[in-house]
Order: sequence, then C-alpha cells, then structure tokens
Amino acid sequence: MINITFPDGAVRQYAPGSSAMDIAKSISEGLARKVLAAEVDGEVWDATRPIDKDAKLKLLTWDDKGAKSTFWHSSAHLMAEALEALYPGVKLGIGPSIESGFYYDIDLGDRQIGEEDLAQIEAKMKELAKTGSTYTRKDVSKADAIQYFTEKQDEYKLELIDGLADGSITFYTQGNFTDLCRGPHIPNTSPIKAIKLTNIAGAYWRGDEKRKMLTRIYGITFPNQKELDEYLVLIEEAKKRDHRKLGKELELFAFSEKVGMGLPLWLPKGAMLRERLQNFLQGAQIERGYLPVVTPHIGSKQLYVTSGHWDKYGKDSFRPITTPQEGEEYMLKPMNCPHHCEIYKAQPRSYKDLPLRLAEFGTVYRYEQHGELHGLTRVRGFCQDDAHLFCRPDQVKEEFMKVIDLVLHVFRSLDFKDFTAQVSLRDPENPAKYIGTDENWVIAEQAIIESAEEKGLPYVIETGEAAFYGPKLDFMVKDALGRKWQLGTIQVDYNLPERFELEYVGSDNGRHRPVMIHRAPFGSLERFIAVLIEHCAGKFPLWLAPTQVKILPISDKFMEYAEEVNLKLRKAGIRTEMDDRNEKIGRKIRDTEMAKVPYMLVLGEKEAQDGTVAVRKQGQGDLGVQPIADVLAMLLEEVENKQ
RNA sequence: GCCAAAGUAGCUCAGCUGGUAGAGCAGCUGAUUUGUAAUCAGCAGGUCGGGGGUUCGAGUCCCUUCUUUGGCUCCA
Repeated sequence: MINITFPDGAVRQYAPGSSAMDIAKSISEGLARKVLAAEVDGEVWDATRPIDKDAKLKLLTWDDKGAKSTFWHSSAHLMAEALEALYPGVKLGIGPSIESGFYYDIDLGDRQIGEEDLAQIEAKMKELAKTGSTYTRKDVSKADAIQYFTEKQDEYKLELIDGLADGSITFYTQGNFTDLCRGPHIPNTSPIKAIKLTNIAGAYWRGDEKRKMLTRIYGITFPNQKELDEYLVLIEEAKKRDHRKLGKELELFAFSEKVGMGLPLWLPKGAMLRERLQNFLQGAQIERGYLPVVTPHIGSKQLYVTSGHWDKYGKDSFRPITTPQEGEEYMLKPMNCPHHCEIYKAQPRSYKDLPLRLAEFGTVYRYEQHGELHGLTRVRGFCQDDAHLFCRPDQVKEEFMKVIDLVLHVFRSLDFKDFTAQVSLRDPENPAKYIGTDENWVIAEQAIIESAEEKGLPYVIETGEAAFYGPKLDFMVKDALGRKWQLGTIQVDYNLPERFELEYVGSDNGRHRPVMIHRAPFGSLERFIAVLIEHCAGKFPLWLAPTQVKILPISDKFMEYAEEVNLKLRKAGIRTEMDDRNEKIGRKIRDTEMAKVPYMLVLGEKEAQDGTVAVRKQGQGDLGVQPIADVLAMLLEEVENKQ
C-alpha cells in the first residue's frame, strides 16, 4: 500500500498504481466528476496517471489554477484535432495554455484561413468534445517518436523531438489525434463545453523572426456556457477602460497622421494632468536631494559614439540630422544619460559631492517598429522622468534602496497595488551581448538582488533580460486587457562612467570612478498615464482630475450665484467648470457624470438664498445640501490627502 | 519589420448581389427657464483614408499605399 497525504494533512492508504481519479472516486462520485487534474508532490499530473509511491496529493478542480491550465492545454489538443479534421495535412508547432486560454501554432501550407473560419473550427471542436474521448498518455522511445512524425511529415514536431532526451518523451492521444506532449491533460474531452476562438495571428516559429511565420489561433474554453459568457462580458468591460478610448473621450491626448505615428499630442486636459504628476514627483525628488537639470533634445553623434549607443542602436534609431553647411551630425536624443554624464563632467567632483542626483523630465525619441506602436504605451517620442545618480561604489546599495522607496511611494500615492518587480540579469550564455567587465556585472547584480530582498519586494528573476550596459530592476504593471508593461525602472551602470571617464577625487586625494544608477519611477509619463487611465477607468483621484468640480445652475436665473460659487472655489485653487448651457438639470448631470468629473454642485433657488450648494459625487449620487465653506474644506482636504 | 483584419460626418455605426451617401449623438439657430443620468424643432456637416485600375457607372470589384487594431519579433 502507498500513503497518500491530503492537503489537510490527513493520510490514507491506497493500492500502488491508484490514480488521483481512483482516489477521488473513493471519496465521492461527485468529487470525482469535478476532478480535472491532480497535484502530486507539487507537480500537476493527469488525474488518471497511476501513482506508485507515497505522495502528497491535491485534487484539482476548475477553481484551481493548475486545473485551468490543464483544461486549456487539453483544449489546445482538441483544437488541433479539429484542425486536422478540417484541414488535412496541417502541420503543428506548439500549443500551450496561456494565462487566459490557449493557442496552437499551425502551418497550413498554401491554405489561408481568416477570422470567418473560426466559427467552423469551434463547431468541429464542440462536435469532437461531445464524444468524450479520453486523453491517454504513452511513453515512446525517441526512435518511435521520430518515425511517427516523419510519417506524418511534420518537421516542427521533429525539430522539437530532436531537442528531447530519449526516455523522456511522451505522446498523448485523444480521438484521432496524437501529439508530442509532456502533459498533463484532463481525463477526457467531455468537460470542454463552451468554446470561443478569440483571434488569429502570425507568430514566428520558435519566436525567431528569421524563421517561418506560422498561424497562431487563440482560444479559450470553459466547462459551461455561463462562465464563457461572463468572461466575454469581462473582456467587453475591460475594453471600456482602454486608455486609447478614454483618452479620446476625456480629451486627454490625440494622434495625427500628419504629425506622425507614435507621436502623441497632449490636449489641454491631458497636458495639465501630466504636469500635476510631474510636479508631484518633482516635489518628492527635491525632498530626497535630487537636483534639476535641463538638456537639449539633440546631441552630436559623437556623444553616442562615446556612450556606445551608436554602435548598439545606431542602425535602429532615427537617422542623424545634419547641419546644412558643415555636415555635422546630430541625433535626436534617445536617452538622457550621455547628456547627464557631460553635466557631471562640467565640474570637478569630490567624494563629498556624492551621491549627485541629476533629474530631468527629458523627452526622448526612439524609432520603434511600425507594428509595435500602441496608444500611449509604446510611442516614438516620450518623456522620461529620468534621473542619474552618480555615487561611490560603497553607496550603490543604499542609493538603490532609496530609489526603491521612491518608486513605492509613487505607486502607493496612485493606488497601484498590482505590480511585480522583475530583476533582469544578463544571459551568461551570451556575453558578447553586453559591455562592461565580468567583475562589475557580478557586483551590480548582487547589489540589486540584495536590495530587493532587504526591501521585501516580491520579485522574479529574468535571466538574459538585462540592458546591454547593466542589470536592472523593473516594476511591471498590467493594462486593462492583461498586457504587461514596464513602468518604473532602476538600472545600475558601471559602463557609462568608464566610457565618459567620469571621476571624483576621493578622501585619499586619488582619482576614482563613480557608479551610475539610471532610474525612472514612472518610466515614461506617457506609459504611466496610459496605465493610470486604465487603472482608474478614467475616474482620476481628485488631486489629478482635470476638472475637479462642475457647477450646475438649475437655470440661468441663478447664474450670478453660480459665478460667485465658482469664483470662491477657483480662488481656493479648485479646478472648476460651469455648465451654463440652457439645459435641464438632469441633462447637465448626465453629461457631467459621463465626463467623470468627481464633484457636481447643483445650484438653484434654495441654495442661492442660503449660501449653500447641493453636492453630488460622481457615481454616488446626491450627497445633500451643505454650506460652501464646508464643501470647500472637504475638497481641499481630499486634494491634500491625494485621495 | 512580419502575419491577419479594419478604415463611411467630430463620435458610434447603417449602406443587399456595382446605379447620384444615411441614422443617432455631438455642433449651430430658435423655442423652452428647467431640482439630481438625455426638452422640442430646424439647420449645417462627407473627394466613403490616399493613389491607380476595371466599368456606361465604384463606398461597393481589382491593384497599390498610408493609418489603426489583434498578435509575433524588437524595446537603450
């Protein structure tokens, strides 16, 4: 007998070779019907796979993450079966589950399919799912695996098998479909009841742009139609938060074909919002000993040859501009660091001057690939809330930790709770990608990991994601549709000080090289605001709202009083607008609600007589009549507390 | 850059197999003077993304180009 330990600590004995499904059945038939997979000693297994030795077991049902990914992975196989049935000869790449759903990469040869074909594939999937075919696992030798896919003429699978060790290869079969697959899978196809193929896209084989582009079909499935419907509603709701839609509706920013793609135009409301964020961070930075600097939008090409950026990114930059007479070459600045290095060099520096923290809201221009542009999150001209900290090697860690504190202060102030920290290290396999000495890389990577640890940041390590000049710590946030974007970033750089020959005089009267830390808590104002808009669905906190209060006179008889209230608020620094249209109050309220203005003050005969205002809060309705002074105090307090 | 799709009034969208471009909202004008999510009427508004072609005739069919969207690749 083997001992099976359940999550609650209970231990029960079963015959060796019992599967999780057998065990579930021994507990209750109802439970067994819901089991999709099992976690055996921390690893997700097929519920039907025999367990031979003592193990910890957790039965996974739809609500478990591991069950969902198994369910979706099995759905990918089901889709592949449908595709083979509909398009004989189709070749298959890979078909994993993803955060929400699954995809399969396929090569259709000369055939082309489009969105209109998805319904047919869905129908086929449903038909196949109903048969309730079991997913069966089979160990295969490498030779047999190669033979199977050679006969099937699927070069993609053969390439995958090529990278696998003999003895570790498994096939899974359901119905007429067999796939090279590590598993696990759900017991059979029947729980897959609701199916939606969401989109179709191209994807390079193995993510390599030099290789063939396959057709990727994305989909999502659920055990019942209701959950699918709910999911689709959720997606629709998320689309309403899209910053591109809200940016237009709330008159924050615009794009123009004539100005050029990826070059945002900030409308007055957006510009003021941006300015407030900038002032907020500026204030926090001044408190923390940062010094403002200003540098031009262009710099001579030589500056970037010195920095190494020309070599690395020259080909992928906007081309240099030249002076008409002398032919001198200048670049639109793609980053601010080289300019800041020259500011450092403008004066002799002592160890007593360090750390020197030079900050600039600097606009930079980068050539981003056409297809990569995306609203405000990926643009060609953007403003970095940049600063470069020049410090002694022994100050790196402390400065790094202070920056983490600043980033967290910014995130907290804007109620960003859902972020992940990502530590990007170099790829040890590919040292040629990076510049700088091995020793410095080790020191810098160590400093970052230690800082993250000591600050208690939950972080993930991404090997090979470092910048070419140094490792970094990025703060990643998701947009409304779940796409991940990098906002705040902190990067250690031992390289630029070297290239620019930056020095300071130490207490020993000798010359030493400072270390540089690049950092931007927002990342860029454009991207930050994009995420902020989606985060709050356009309902900005009072201190950021473009219009904080809208004054709504019931009719133009009360215009005089409305003007008086308006003036009072404005004098106190509240951003107001007045709706003096000849409209009914219901209409004015509706329009103001939809414009997401935080507060409305309704003014009529009663209010004019008593010197009061009827307060209405966006999304919350009528708050009742109050004296102006009270309302003003309430508003000012809310602004002060950044709520 | 690559794969796929879309582009009709300021916005949201209709326009069947080719036969002179349409609605709602927004805008303007007028009436209405209004009490917590849309008052009524009238007017104006478009080289149907740009260019080329097929046709007696193109928003509709074909080619090309630009932009946008969803992905892929890239991201100092």
